[in-house]
Amino acid sequence: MSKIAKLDDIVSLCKRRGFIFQSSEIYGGLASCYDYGPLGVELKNNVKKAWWKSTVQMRDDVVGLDCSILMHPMVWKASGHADKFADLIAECKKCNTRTRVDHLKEKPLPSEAEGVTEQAAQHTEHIALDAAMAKARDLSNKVCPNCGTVGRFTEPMPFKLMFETQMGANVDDSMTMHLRPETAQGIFANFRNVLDTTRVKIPFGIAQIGKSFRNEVTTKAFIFRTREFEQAELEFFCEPGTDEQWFEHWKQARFDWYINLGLKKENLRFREHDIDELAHYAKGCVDVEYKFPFGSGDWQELEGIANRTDFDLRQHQRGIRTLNKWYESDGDLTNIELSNEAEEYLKGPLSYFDDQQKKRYIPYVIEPSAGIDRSALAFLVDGYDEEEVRGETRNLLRFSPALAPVKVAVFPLVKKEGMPDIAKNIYNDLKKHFNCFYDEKGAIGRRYRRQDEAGTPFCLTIDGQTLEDNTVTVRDRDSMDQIRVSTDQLTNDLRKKLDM
RNA sequence: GCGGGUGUAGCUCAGUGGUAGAGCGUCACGUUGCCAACGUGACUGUCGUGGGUUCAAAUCCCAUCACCCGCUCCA
Repeated sequence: MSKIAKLDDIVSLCKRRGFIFQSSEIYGGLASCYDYGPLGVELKNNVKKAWWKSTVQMRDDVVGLDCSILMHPMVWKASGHADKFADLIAECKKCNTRTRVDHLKEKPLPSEAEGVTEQAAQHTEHIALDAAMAKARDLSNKVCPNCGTVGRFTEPMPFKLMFETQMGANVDDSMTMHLRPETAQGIFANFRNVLDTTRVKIPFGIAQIGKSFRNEVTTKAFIFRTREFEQAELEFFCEPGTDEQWFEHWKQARFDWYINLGLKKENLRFREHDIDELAHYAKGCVDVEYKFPFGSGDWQELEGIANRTDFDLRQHQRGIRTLNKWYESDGDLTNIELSNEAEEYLKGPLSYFDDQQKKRYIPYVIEPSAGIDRSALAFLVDGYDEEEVRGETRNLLRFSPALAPVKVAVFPLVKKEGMPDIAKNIYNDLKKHFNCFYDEKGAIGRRYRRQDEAGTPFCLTIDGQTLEDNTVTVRDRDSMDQIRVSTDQLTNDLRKKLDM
Protein backbone atom coordinates (compact mmCIF):
# COMPACT_ATOMS: atom_id res chain seq x y z
CA MET A 1 0.00 0.00 0.00
CA SER A 2 1.40 3.31 -0.79
CA LYS A 3 1.53 5.97 1.79
CA ILE A 4 -0.55 9.08 1.45
CA ALA A 5 1.99 11.76 0.72
CA LYS A 6 1.69 15.09 2.44
CA LEU A 7 2.39 18.09 0.32
CA ASP A 8 5.18 19.10 2.68
CA ASP A 9 6.92 15.77 2.12
CA ILE A 10 6.76 16.34 -1.60
CA VAL A 11 8.02 19.91 -1.37
CA SER A 12 10.92 18.75 0.77
CA LEU A 13 11.79 15.88 -1.53
CA CYS A 14 11.58 18.18 -4.55
CA LYS A 15 14.06 20.53 -2.98
CA ARG A 16 16.36 17.80 -1.65
CA ARG A 17 16.65 15.98 -4.93
CA GLY A 18 16.56 18.91 -7.26
CA PHE A 19 13.12 18.60 -8.77
CA ILE A 20 11.69 21.99 -7.88
CA PHE A 21 13.12 25.07 -6.17
CA GLN A 22 11.46 28.28 -5.22
CA SER A 23 12.22 31.02 -7.69
CA SER A 24 14.75 33.64 -6.59
CA GLU A 25 15.22 31.73 -3.37
CA ILE A 26 18.50 33.47 -2.50
CA TYR A 27 16.58 36.75 -2.45
CA GLY A 28 13.89 35.41 -0.15
CA GLY A 29 11.76 33.93 -2.88
CA LEU A 30 9.18 35.36 -5.25
CA ALA A 31 5.58 34.51 -4.53
CA SER A 32 4.04 31.86 -6.72
CA CYS A 33 7.09 31.30 -8.91
CA TYR A 34 9.07 28.08 -9.03
CA ASP A 35 12.08 26.72 -10.88
CA TYR A 36 12.52 23.18 -12.10
CA GLY A 37 15.88 21.68 -11.14
CA PRO A 38 17.94 19.04 -12.97
CA LEU A 39 15.53 16.19 -12.20
CA GLY A 40 12.46 18.39 -12.41
CA VAL A 41 13.16 19.62 -15.90
CA GLU A 42 13.49 16.02 -17.07
CA LEU A 43 10.20 15.10 -15.44
CA LYS A 44 8.41 18.11 -16.85
CA ASN A 45 9.85 17.55 -20.31
CA ASN A 46 8.72 13.95 -20.11
CA VAL A 47 5.20 15.00 -19.18
CA LYS A 48 5.15 17.29 -22.20
CA LYS A 49 6.62 14.61 -24.44
CA ALA A 50 4.04 12.10 -23.29
CA TRP A 51 1.25 14.59 -23.99
CA TRP A 52 2.63 15.45 -27.38
CA LYS A 53 3.12 11.82 -28.26
CA SER A 54 -0.43 10.80 -27.45
CA THR A 55 -2.04 13.98 -28.78
CA VAL A 56 0.02 14.68 -31.91
CA GLN A 57 2.49 11.95 -32.82
CA MET A 58 0.17 8.97 -32.43
CA ARG A 59 -2.74 10.61 -34.20
CA ASP A 60 -3.35 11.32 -37.85
CA ASP A 61 -5.79 14.10 -37.16
CA VAL A 62 -3.80 16.50 -34.97
CA VAL A 63 -0.96 18.86 -35.90
CA GLY A 64 1.21 20.97 -33.63
CA LEU A 65 1.88 24.65 -33.23
CA ASP A 66 4.03 26.91 -31.10
CA CYS A 67 2.75 30.48 -30.91
CA SER A 68 4.34 33.56 -29.45
CA ILE A 69 3.31 34.59 -25.97
CA LEU A 70 2.78 38.18 -27.06
CA MET A 71 0.03 38.65 -29.58
CA HIS A 72 -1.77 41.48 -31.29
CA PRO A 73 -3.77 43.35 -28.64
CA MET A 74 -6.93 42.84 -30.68
CA VAL A 75 -6.67 39.10 -30.07
CA TRP A 76 -7.61 39.74 -26.45
CA LYS A 77 -10.34 42.16 -27.44
CA ALA A 78 -11.93 39.55 -29.66
CA SER A 79 -11.48 36.69 -27.25
CA GLY A 80 -13.14 38.74 -24.56
CA HIS A 81 -10.22 38.68 -22.16
CA ALA A 82 -9.37 42.37 -22.47
CA ASP A 83 -12.75 43.53 -21.22
CA LYS A 84 -13.90 40.65 -19.20
CA PHE A 85 -11.06 38.76 -17.71
CA ALA A 86 -11.57 40.19 -14.29
CA ASP A 87 -13.12 39.17 -11.04
CA LEU A 88 -14.95 41.46 -8.69
CA ILE A 89 -14.47 40.73 -5.06
CA ALA A 90 -16.08 42.33 -2.03
CA GLU A 91 -15.15 41.86 1.56
CA CYS A 92 -17.63 41.45 4.38
CA LYS A 93 -16.83 44.15 6.93
CA LYS A 94 -18.08 42.00 9.75
CA CYS A 95 -16.09 38.80 9.27
CA ASN A 96 -13.44 39.97 6.75
CA THR A 97 -14.24 37.19 4.34
CA ARG A 98 -13.77 37.93 0.68
CA THR A 99 -16.34 36.63 -1.73
CA ARG A 100 -16.73 36.98 -5.44
CA VAL A 101 -19.51 39.44 -6.06
CA ASP A 102 -21.22 37.20 -8.55
CA HIS A 103 -21.38 34.48 -5.95
CA LEU A 104 -23.26 36.64 -3.47
CA LYS A 105 -26.91 35.79 -3.11
CA GLU A 106 -29.83 38.09 -2.42
CA LYS A 107 -31.57 37.99 0.86
CA PRO A 108 -34.88 36.35 -0.09
CA LEU A 109 -37.82 38.73 0.07
CA PRO A 110 -40.76 37.57 2.16
CA SER A 111 -43.03 37.63 -0.89
CA GLU A 112 -40.74 35.21 -2.69
CA ALA A 113 -40.54 32.49 -0.18
CA GLU A 114 -39.24 29.88 -2.59
CA GLY A 115 -36.00 31.75 -3.01
CA VAL A 116 -36.53 32.09 -6.73
CA THR A 117 -34.66 35.40 -6.68
CA GLU A 118 -31.44 33.50 -6.62
CA GLN A 119 -30.12 33.97 -10.06
CA ALA A 120 -27.88 31.49 -11.68
CA ALA A 121 -24.49 32.91 -10.90
CA GLN A 122 -22.80 33.92 -14.09
CA HIS A 123 -19.07 33.70 -14.14
CA THR A 124 -17.68 37.24 -14.05
CA GLU A 125 -15.00 36.24 -16.47
CA HIS A 126 -17.62 36.51 -19.14
CA ILE A 127 -19.42 39.65 -18.11
CA ALA A 128 -18.16 43.01 -19.29
CA LEU A 129 -16.35 44.67 -16.43
CA ASP A 130 -18.35 47.88 -16.58
CA ALA A 131 -21.65 46.06 -16.49
CA ALA A 132 -20.50 43.90 -13.66
CA MET A 133 -19.33 46.92 -11.72
CA ALA A 134 -22.67 48.68 -12.18
CA LYS A 135 -24.58 45.59 -11.24
CA ALA A 136 -22.35 44.92 -8.28
CA ARG A 137 -22.56 48.39 -6.83
CA ASP A 138 -25.70 47.61 -4.92
CA LEU A 139 -24.72 45.01 -2.38
CA SER A 140 -27.12 46.27 0.26
CA ASN A 141 -29.31 43.24 -0.03
CA LYS A 142 -26.60 40.61 -0.42
CA VAL A 143 -25.85 38.01 2.19
CA CYS A 144 -22.36 37.15 3.37
CA PRO A 145 -22.02 33.39 2.82
CA ASN A 146 -19.69 33.13 5.77
CA CYS A 147 -21.40 34.93 8.63
CA GLY A 148 -24.83 35.63 7.17
CA THR A 149 -24.60 39.39 7.64
CA VAL A 150 -26.61 41.32 5.08
CA GLY A 151 -25.31 44.29 3.14
CA ARG A 152 -22.11 45.13 4.93
CA PHE A 153 -19.59 44.86 2.14
CA THR A 154 -16.66 46.91 0.98
CA GLU A 155 -16.71 48.44 -2.48
CA PRO A 156 -16.17 45.67 -5.02
CA MET A 157 -12.50 45.44 -5.96
CA PRO A 158 -11.75 44.58 -9.56
CA PHE A 159 -8.84 42.29 -10.34
CA LYS A 160 -7.07 42.43 -13.65
CA LEU A 161 -6.16 38.88 -14.41
CA MET A 162 -3.94 39.58 -17.42
CA PHE A 163 -0.32 40.66 -17.05
CA GLU A 164 0.51 43.85 -18.88
CA THR A 165 3.80 44.73 -20.46
CA GLN A 166 5.18 47.26 -22.89
CA MET A 167 6.43 46.48 -26.36
CA GLY A 168 8.93 48.85 -27.89
CA ALA A 169 12.06 50.26 -26.30
CA ASN A 170 11.12 53.81 -27.12
CA VAL A 171 9.02 54.76 -24.13
CA ASP A 172 6.91 57.32 -26.00
CA ASP A 173 6.16 54.91 -28.74
CA SER A 174 5.62 51.72 -26.83
CA MET A 175 2.40 49.76 -26.87
CA THR A 176 0.71 48.05 -23.94
CA MET A 177 0.56 44.34 -24.54
CA HIS A 178 -0.70 41.39 -22.59
CA LEU A 179 1.03 38.16 -21.76
CA ARG A 180 -1.33 35.47 -22.96
CA PRO A 181 -3.64 34.08 -20.29
CA GLU A 182 -4.16 30.95 -22.37
CA THR A 183 -2.42 29.40 -25.36
CA ALA A 184 -5.72 28.66 -27.10
CA GLN A 185 -6.11 32.04 -28.78
CA GLY A 186 -2.86 31.58 -30.68
CA ILE A 187 -4.35 28.45 -32.14
CA PHE A 188 -7.55 30.18 -33.25
CA ALA A 189 -5.50 33.01 -34.71
CA ASN A 190 -3.58 30.47 -36.78
CA PHE A 191 -6.55 28.36 -37.81
CA ARG A 192 -6.49 29.72 -41.37
CA ASN A 193 -2.71 29.34 -41.66
CA VAL A 194 -2.85 25.71 -40.68
CA LEU A 195 -5.77 25.03 -42.99
CA ASP A 196 -3.94 26.63 -45.91
CA THR A 197 -0.63 24.88 -45.39
CA THR A 198 -1.15 21.39 -44.08
CA ARG A 199 -3.94 19.76 -46.12
CA VAL A 200 -5.78 18.90 -42.90
CA LYS A 201 -9.47 18.22 -43.17
CA ILE A 202 -12.13 18.54 -40.54
CA PRO A 203 -12.28 16.85 -38.11
CA PHE A 204 -8.76 17.78 -37.00
CA GLY A 205 -6.99 19.36 -34.09
CA ILE A 206 -4.17 21.81 -33.41
CA ALA A 207 -2.08 21.21 -30.32
CA GLN A 208 0.19 23.53 -28.42
CA ILE A 209 2.25 23.47 -25.25
CA GLY A 210 3.44 26.70 -23.71
CA LYS A 211 3.52 29.20 -20.91
CA SER A 212 0.56 31.31 -19.91
CA PHE A 213 0.20 34.01 -17.31
CA ARG A 214 -2.66 34.93 -15.03
CA ASN A 215 -2.70 37.34 -12.14
CA GLU A 216 -4.60 34.95 -9.92
CA VAL A 217 -6.27 36.57 -6.93
CA THR A 218 -4.62 33.99 -4.74
CA THR A 219 -2.07 31.38 -5.57
CA LYS A 220 -2.12 28.01 -3.98
CA ALA A 221 -0.33 24.89 -2.92
CA PHE A 222 3.20 24.81 -4.27
CA ILE A 223 3.14 24.61 -8.08
CA PHE A 224 -0.59 23.85 -8.20
CA ARG A 225 -1.78 27.36 -8.92
CA THR A 226 0.91 29.78 -9.98
CA ARG A 227 0.71 33.00 -11.92
CA GLU A 228 3.12 31.75 -14.54
CA PHE A 229 2.26 28.24 -15.68
CA GLU A 230 2.48 25.91 -18.60
CA GLN A 231 -0.49 24.59 -20.51
CA ALA A 232 -0.98 21.81 -22.99
CA GLU A 233 -3.99 22.68 -25.07
CA LEU A 234 -5.71 21.07 -27.98
CA GLU A 235 -8.33 22.77 -30.10
CA PHE A 236 -10.12 20.05 -31.99
CA PHE A 237 -12.22 21.40 -34.85
CA CYS A 238 -15.26 19.44 -35.94
CA GLU A 239 -18.47 19.82 -37.84
CA PRO A 240 -21.36 21.20 -35.81
CA GLY A 241 -23.53 18.27 -34.88
CA THR A 242 -20.58 15.96 -34.38
CA ASP A 243 -19.29 18.00 -31.45
CA GLU A 244 -20.89 15.93 -28.74
CA GLN A 245 -19.40 12.72 -29.98
CA TRP A 246 -15.94 14.31 -30.17
CA PHE A 247 -16.42 15.73 -26.72
CA GLU A 248 -16.98 12.20 -25.41
CA HIS A 249 -14.03 10.94 -27.41
CA TRP A 250 -11.61 13.46 -25.88
CA LYS A 251 -13.02 13.01 -22.41
CA GLN A 252 -12.11 9.36 -22.57
CA ALA A 253 -8.78 9.89 -24.33
CA ARG A 254 -7.60 12.41 -21.82
CA PHE A 255 -8.70 10.41 -18.78
CA ASP A 256 -6.91 7.35 -20.14
CA TRP A 257 -3.75 9.37 -20.68
CA TYR A 258 -3.37 10.01 -16.96
CA ILE A 259 -4.16 6.42 -16.09
CA ASN A 260 -1.75 5.05 -18.66
CA LEU A 261 1.01 7.19 -17.18
CA GLY A 262 0.40 5.59 -13.83
CA LEU A 263 -2.01 7.77 -11.88
CA LYS A 264 -4.06 5.55 -9.62
CA LYS A 265 -7.61 5.24 -10.77
CA GLU A 266 -9.06 5.88 -7.37
CA ASN A 267 -7.37 9.30 -7.35
CA LEU A 268 -8.80 10.46 -10.65
CA ARG A 269 -12.35 11.39 -11.60
CA PHE A 270 -14.49 13.51 -13.87
CA ARG A 271 -16.52 16.39 -12.62
CA GLU A 272 -19.22 17.71 -14.91
CA HIS A 273 -19.80 21.42 -14.73
CA ASP A 274 -23.28 22.49 -13.74
CA ILE A 275 -25.27 24.43 -16.27
CA ASP A 276 -24.95 27.64 -14.28
CA GLU A 277 -21.21 27.16 -14.02
CA LEU A 278 -20.68 27.02 -17.77
CA ALA A 279 -19.30 29.94 -19.68
CA HIS A 280 -22.05 31.25 -21.90
CA TYR A 281 -20.36 30.02 -25.07
CA ALA A 282 -19.61 26.57 -23.71
CA LYS A 283 -22.06 23.85 -24.44
CA GLY A 284 -20.47 21.43 -22.05
CA CYS A 285 -17.47 21.22 -19.79
CA VAL A 286 -15.96 18.53 -17.68
CA ASP A 287 -12.94 18.62 -15.41
CA VAL A 288 -10.49 15.83 -14.86
CA GLU A 289 -9.79 16.02 -11.16
CA TYR A 290 -7.06 14.49 -9.04
CA LYS A 291 -7.28 13.89 -5.33
CA PHE A 292 -4.42 16.10 -4.18
CA PRO A 293 -3.23 15.96 -0.60
CA PHE A 294 -3.71 19.64 0.17
CA GLY A 295 -5.73 20.53 3.18
CA SER A 296 -8.57 18.12 3.55
CA GLY A 297 -7.44 16.06 0.59
CA ASP A 298 -9.68 17.72 -1.91
CA TRP A 299 -10.28 16.94 -5.51
CA GLN A 300 -8.59 19.50 -7.69
CA GLU A 301 -8.68 20.15 -11.39
CA LEU A 302 -5.90 18.87 -13.62
CA GLU A 303 -7.57 19.57 -16.91
CA GLY A 304 -10.73 21.06 -18.32
CA ILE A 305 -12.39 19.66 -21.41
CA ALA A 306 -14.85 22.07 -22.96
CA ASN A 307 -17.14 22.22 -25.93
CA ARG A 308 -16.48 25.80 -26.98
CA THR A 309 -18.82 25.65 -29.95
CA ASP A 310 -17.96 28.08 -32.77
CA PHE A 311 -17.64 30.98 -30.35
CA ASP A 312 -13.92 31.69 -30.67
CA LEU A 313 -13.63 31.59 -34.44
CA ARG A 314 -16.69 33.78 -34.78
CA GLN A 315 -15.30 36.24 -32.26
CA HIS A 316 -12.05 36.52 -34.20
CA GLN A 317 -13.95 37.22 -37.37
CA ARG A 318 -15.55 40.09 -35.50
CA GLY A 319 -12.10 41.05 -34.24
CA ILE A 320 -10.68 41.35 -37.73
CA ARG A 321 -13.55 43.65 -38.65
CA THR A 322 -12.72 45.86 -35.68
CA LEU A 323 -9.13 46.52 -36.69
CA ASN A 324 -9.80 49.97 -38.15
CA LYS A 325 -11.46 51.15 -34.98
CA TRP A 326 -8.40 50.04 -33.13
CA TYR A 327 -6.12 52.11 -35.37
CA GLU A 328 -8.44 55.07 -35.06
CA SER A 329 -8.48 54.86 -31.28
CA ASP A 330 -4.69 54.88 -31.32
CA GLY A 331 -4.52 51.38 -29.98
CA ASP A 332 -6.72 51.99 -26.98
CA LEU A 333 -8.74 48.84 -26.52
CA THR A 334 -10.97 50.23 -23.82
CA ASN A 335 -12.49 52.82 -26.11
CA ILE A 336 -13.71 50.56 -28.87
CA GLU A 337 -16.55 48.18 -29.33
CA LEU A 338 -16.13 44.90 -31.08
CA SER A 339 -17.82 45.10 -34.48
CA ASN A 340 -20.96 43.11 -35.05
CA GLU A 341 -20.82 39.85 -36.83
CA ALA A 342 -21.01 40.13 -40.61
CA GLU A 343 -24.24 38.92 -42.15
CA GLU A 344 -22.20 36.53 -44.24
CA TYR A 345 -20.18 35.39 -41.26
CA LEU A 346 -20.50 31.73 -42.27
CA LYS A 347 -18.36 32.56 -45.29
CA GLY A 348 -15.76 34.47 -43.33
CA PRO A 349 -12.05 33.70 -43.35
CA LEU A 350 -12.26 31.46 -40.33
CA SER A 351 -14.93 29.27 -41.85
CA TYR A 352 -14.34 25.92 -43.47
CA PHE A 353 -15.46 24.56 -46.79
CA ASP A 354 -16.24 20.87 -46.72
CA ASP A 355 -15.43 19.58 -50.21
CA GLN A 356 -17.27 16.31 -49.81
CA GLN A 357 -20.51 17.79 -48.60
CA LYS A 358 -20.10 21.03 -50.59
CA LYS A 359 -20.94 22.87 -47.45
CA ARG A 360 -19.40 25.82 -45.63
CA TYR A 361 -19.54 26.24 -41.91
CA ILE A 362 -17.67 27.52 -38.88
CA PRO A 363 -16.39 24.49 -37.03
CA TYR A 364 -17.16 23.68 -33.43
CA VAL A 365 -14.23 23.28 -31.09
CA ILE A 366 -13.57 20.71 -28.42
CA GLU A 367 -10.84 21.94 -26.10
CA PRO A 368 -8.95 19.69 -23.72
CA SER A 369 -6.78 22.09 -21.74
CA ALA A 370 -4.31 20.55 -19.31
CA GLY A 371 -1.98 22.10 -16.77
CA ILE A 372 1.52 20.71 -17.23
CA ASP A 373 2.80 21.84 -13.85
CA ARG A 374 -0.16 20.41 -12.00
CA SER A 375 0.12 17.17 -13.92
CA ALA A 376 3.77 16.96 -12.96
CA LEU A 377 2.77 17.58 -9.35
CA ALA A 378 0.09 14.89 -9.55
CA PHE A 379 2.62 12.40 -10.90
CA LEU A 380 5.03 13.29 -8.11
CA VAL A 381 2.38 12.95 -5.44
CA ASP A 382 0.90 9.80 -6.87
CA GLY A 383 4.25 8.11 -7.34
CA TYR A 384 5.59 8.98 -3.93
CA ASP A 385 5.91 6.05 -1.58
CA GLU A 386 7.59 5.07 1.65
CA GLU A 387 8.05 1.49 2.70
CA GLU A 388 9.81 -0.45 5.40
CA VAL A 389 12.77 -2.51 4.23
CA ARG A 390 14.73 -4.29 6.94
CA GLY A 391 13.77 -1.73 9.51
CA GLU A 392 14.75 1.18 7.28
CA THR A 393 12.39 3.47 5.43
CA ARG A 394 12.75 3.36 1.70
CA ASN A 395 11.55 6.49 -0.11
CA LEU A 396 10.75 6.10 -3.72
CA LEU A 397 8.95 7.63 -6.65
CA ARG A 398 7.09 5.02 -8.64
CA PHE A 399 7.16 6.92 -11.90
CA SER A 400 6.00 5.32 -15.08
CA PRO A 401 9.11 4.67 -17.21
CA ALA A 402 8.01 7.30 -19.71
CA LEU A 403 8.07 9.98 -17.01
CA ALA A 404 11.14 8.92 -15.05
CA PRO A 405 13.85 11.61 -15.29
CA VAL A 406 16.55 8.94 -15.41
CA LYS A 407 15.70 5.61 -17.03
CA VAL A 408 18.76 3.58 -16.15
CA ALA A 409 21.54 3.96 -13.61
CA VAL A 410 24.80 2.05 -14.15
CA PHE A 411 27.04 1.00 -11.24
CA PRO A 412 30.19 -1.03 -10.83
CA LEU A 413 29.66 -3.10 -7.69
CA VAL A 414 33.08 -2.10 -6.41
CA LYS A 415 35.75 0.22 -7.71
CA LYS A 416 38.28 -2.41 -8.72
CA GLU A 417 39.08 -5.33 -11.00
CA GLY A 418 38.19 -3.23 -14.00
CA MET A 419 34.53 -3.03 -13.08
CA PRO A 420 34.36 0.77 -13.48
CA ASP A 421 35.73 0.54 -17.03
CA ILE A 422 33.20 -2.06 -18.06
CA ALA A 423 30.44 -0.09 -16.41
CA LYS A 424 31.47 3.11 -18.16
CA ASN A 425 31.46 1.36 -21.52
CA ILE A 426 27.97 0.07 -20.90
CA TYR A 427 26.88 3.51 -19.71
CA ASN A 428 28.33 5.22 -22.76
CA ASP A 429 26.52 2.80 -24.99
CA LEU A 430 23.16 3.01 -23.22
CA LYS A 431 23.07 6.78 -22.99
CA LYS A 432 22.63 6.96 -26.74
CA HIS A 433 19.22 5.41 -26.20
CA PHE A 434 18.04 6.45 -22.75
CA ASN A 435 18.68 9.09 -20.15
CA CYS A 436 21.29 7.31 -18.01
CA PHE A 437 23.25 8.00 -14.87
CA TYR A 438 26.64 6.61 -13.86
CA ASP A 439 27.81 6.27 -10.27
CA GLU A 440 30.77 4.37 -8.83
CA LYS A 441 31.01 6.04 -5.45
CA GLY A 442 30.08 4.57 -2.10
CA ALA A 443 28.10 1.54 -1.06
CA ILE A 444 25.90 -0.16 -3.61
CA GLY A 445 22.83 -0.07 -1.36
CA ARG A 446 23.06 3.66 -1.00
CA ARG A 447 23.34 4.10 -4.73
CA TYR A 448 20.19 2.02 -5.21
CA ARG A 449 18.25 4.03 -2.67
CA ARG A 450 19.31 7.33 -4.17
CA GLN A 451 17.94 6.23 -7.51
CA ASP A 452 14.74 5.04 -5.85
CA GLU A 453 14.17 8.55 -4.62
CA ALA A 454 14.76 9.96 -8.08
CA GLY A 455 12.31 7.45 -9.52
CA THR A 456 14.83 5.64 -11.74
CA PRO A 457 13.13 2.40 -12.88
CA PHE A 458 16.27 0.29 -13.36
CA CYS A 459 19.78 0.02 -11.96
CA LEU A 460 22.46 -2.08 -13.63
CA THR A 461 25.31 -3.47 -11.58
CA ILE A 462 28.55 -4.79 -12.99
CA ASP A 463 29.96 -7.40 -10.60
CA GLY A 464 32.47 -10.24 -10.45
CA GLN A 465 30.32 -12.48 -12.56
CA THR A 466 30.27 -9.87 -15.33
CA LEU A 467 34.00 -10.50 -15.78
CA GLU A 468 33.30 -14.18 -16.41
CA ASP A 469 30.09 -14.35 -18.43
CA ASN A 470 29.29 -10.81 -19.61
CA THR A 471 26.05 -10.53 -17.70
CA VAL A 472 24.99 -7.73 -15.40
CA THR A 473 22.28 -7.53 -12.79
CA VAL A 474 19.21 -5.47 -13.60
CA ARG A 475 17.50 -4.30 -10.47
CA ASP A 476 13.87 -3.29 -10.54
CA ARG A 477 12.94 -0.19 -8.58
CA ASP A 478 9.52 -1.29 -7.41
CA SER A 479 10.23 -4.88 -6.38
CA MET A 480 13.98 -4.55 -5.78
CA ASP A 481 14.28 -7.89 -7.59
CA GLN A 482 17.36 -8.54 -9.67
CA ILE A 483 17.82 -10.58 -12.77
CA ARG A 484 20.92 -11.21 -14.86
CA VAL A 485 20.97 -9.97 -18.42
CA SER A 486 23.67 -10.52 -20.98
CA THR A 487 25.38 -7.26 -21.93
CA ASP A 488 24.74 -7.71 -25.65
CA GLN A 489 21.01 -7.93 -24.99
CA LEU A 490 20.86 -5.00 -22.60
CA THR A 491 19.61 -2.36 -24.99
CA ASN A 492 16.81 -4.51 -26.32
CA ASP A 493 15.90 -5.80 -22.92
CA LEU A 494 15.70 -2.31 -21.43
CA ARG A 495 13.82 -1.00 -24.43
CA LYS A 496 11.20 -3.64 -23.81
CA LYS A 497 11.04 -3.01 -20.09
CA LEU A 498 10.85 0.74 -20.55
CA ASP A 499 8.50 0.52 -23.50
CA MET A 500 10.74 2.84 -25.52
C1' G B 1 -6.30 40.82 0.62
C1' C B 2 -8.36 38.71 5.66
C1' G B 3 -7.78 34.96 9.59
C1' G B 4 -4.61 30.91 11.60
C1' G B 5 0.31 28.55 11.52
C1' U B 6 5.54 28.40 10.14
C1' G B 7 10.61 30.30 8.86
C1' U B 8 17.81 28.13 12.53
C1' A B 9 23.14 23.86 7.76
C1' G B 10 21.10 20.76 1.36
C1' C B 11 16.79 18.04 4.36
C1' U B 12 14.30 17.11 9.36
C1' C B 13 14.57 19.70 13.63
C1' A B 14 16.67 21.19 18.92
C1' G B 15 18.15 25.74 20.92
C1' U B 16 13.35 31.50 25.19
C1' G B 17 18.76 37.13 26.42
C1' G B 18 25.34 35.29 27.36
C1' U B 19 30.88 31.21 22.42
C1' A B 20 25.06 28.65 16.88
C1' G B 21 23.89 22.63 17.72
C1' A B 22 22.17 17.29 16.48
C1' G B 23 20.62 13.51 13.11
C1' C B 24 20.49 12.58 8.12
C1' G B 25 22.66 14.05 3.58
C1' U B 26 27.12 15.79 0.74
C1' C B 27 32.55 15.40 -0.14
C1' A B 28 37.63 13.04 0.61
C1' C B 29 40.63 8.83 2.04
C1' G B 30 40.65 3.74 3.55
C1' U B 31 37.70 -0.54 3.32
C1' U B 32 34.13 -3.06 0.04
C1' G B 33 31.29 -8.55 -3.07
C1' C B 34 23.95 -6.42 -3.78
C1' C B 35 19.99 -2.84 -0.83
C1' A B 36 20.50 4.47 2.91
C1' A B 37 27.34 -0.83 5.60
C1' C B 38 31.95 0.54 8.52
C1' G B 39 36.27 3.62 10.08
C1' U B 40 38.73 8.39 9.86
C1' G B 41 38.42 13.22 8.40
C1' A B 42 36.20 17.58 6.00
C1' C B 43 32.69 21.17 4.12
C1' U B 44 28.22 23.42 5.00
C1' G B 45 24.89 29.07 8.67
C1' U B 46 22.97 36.96 5.87
C1' C B 47 19.37 31.97 12.59
C1' G B 48 14.00 34.59 6.07
C1' U B 49 15.04 40.21 5.51
C1' G B 50 15.28 45.28 7.58
C1' G B 51 15.01 48.24 11.78
C1' G B 52 14.51 48.88 17.23
C1' U B 53 15.37 47.67 22.72
C1' U B 54 19.82 45.87 25.39
C1' C B 55 26.54 45.76 27.75
C1' A B 56 24.73 41.50 24.87
C1' A B 57 19.25 39.27 20.38
C1' A B 58 18.22 33.03 16.85
C1' U B 59 15.68 34.37 21.55
C1' C B 60 12.15 40.59 23.26
C1' C B 61 9.51 44.65 20.07
C1' C B 62 8.09 46.76 15.11
C1' A B 63 7.91 46.29 9.96
C1' U B 64 8.53 43.33 5.80
C1' C B 65 9.19 38.85 2.62
C1' A B 66 8.18 33.78 1.70
C1' C B 67 5.68 29.12 2.54
C1' C B 68 1.49 26.06 4.54
C1' C B 69 -3.99 25.83 6.04
C1' G B 70 -8.88 28.29 5.41
C1' C B 71 -11.97 31.96 2.56
C1' U B 72 -11.64 32.52 -2.95
C1' C B 73 -10.22 30.97 -7.73
C1' C B 74 -8.52 27.96 -11.65
C1' A B 75 -5.10 24.96 -16.33
